[in-house]
Amino acid sequence: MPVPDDWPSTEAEALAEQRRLRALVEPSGPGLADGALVAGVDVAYDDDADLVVAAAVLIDSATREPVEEVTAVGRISFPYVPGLLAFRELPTVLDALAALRGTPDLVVCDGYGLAHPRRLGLASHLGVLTGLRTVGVAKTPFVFGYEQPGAERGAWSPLLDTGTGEEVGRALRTRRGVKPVFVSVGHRIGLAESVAVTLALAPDYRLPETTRRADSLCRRALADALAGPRRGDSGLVPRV
DNA sequence: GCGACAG
DNA sequence: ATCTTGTCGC
Repeated sequence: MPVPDDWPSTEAEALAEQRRLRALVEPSGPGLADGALVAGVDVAYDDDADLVVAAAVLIDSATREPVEEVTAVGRISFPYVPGLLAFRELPTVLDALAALRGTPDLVVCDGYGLAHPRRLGLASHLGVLTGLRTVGVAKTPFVFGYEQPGAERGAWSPLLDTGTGEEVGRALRTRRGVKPVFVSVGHRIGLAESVAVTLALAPDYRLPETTRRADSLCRRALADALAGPRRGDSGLVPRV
């Protein structure tokens, strides 16, 4: 599946697109209902092969067991520029989500939502494009500041825009004594609800089960794609 | 002007 | 993101 033909190809176009979409983010909404299906999405790259592989994993929020797993392969359509990650990752992520038979009640992204220099990280961006509810769970604080949260699981502290003092997300401890994760609102969900969801999806590991599953899946799929057409493989169905 | 900088 | 050995701990 190709990249949308109106997809920004320059930084100036990308910045203009962020300006346009940021006004459409809805930063509030309820948490997870019983038996809700939560999707995890993640991406793996190989710049040399010009390959990007996205994975979408649908998980039952009650059992935390996957009910569906799909992947999508694409070409790299945008360079990595901090603050413009969505333009690099989302085209293939959208393909993966489209391949899902089920519809997620929430999508957990590997990165930020409102915790973004222009308040439109990839989680919020994905939410506005699809209308799906989204949250962002990142592994590093990006450009924001925070105080160390308490050591116990569930402890959190505000993630702050050091310029404005605004709380753009939360540093959340999902495991006792382990580095916190950084949660922010994506679309159509509140911050407290985003934190509760993240905690519920990460009972045993630092990262939510959704991102753990999506991460391992897209890595495997990328390795398969690279091993892909083997020597002697014409790519055609062999005739007798 | 020079770094830092989600993945 | 990705490149990478061994090591400490449950």
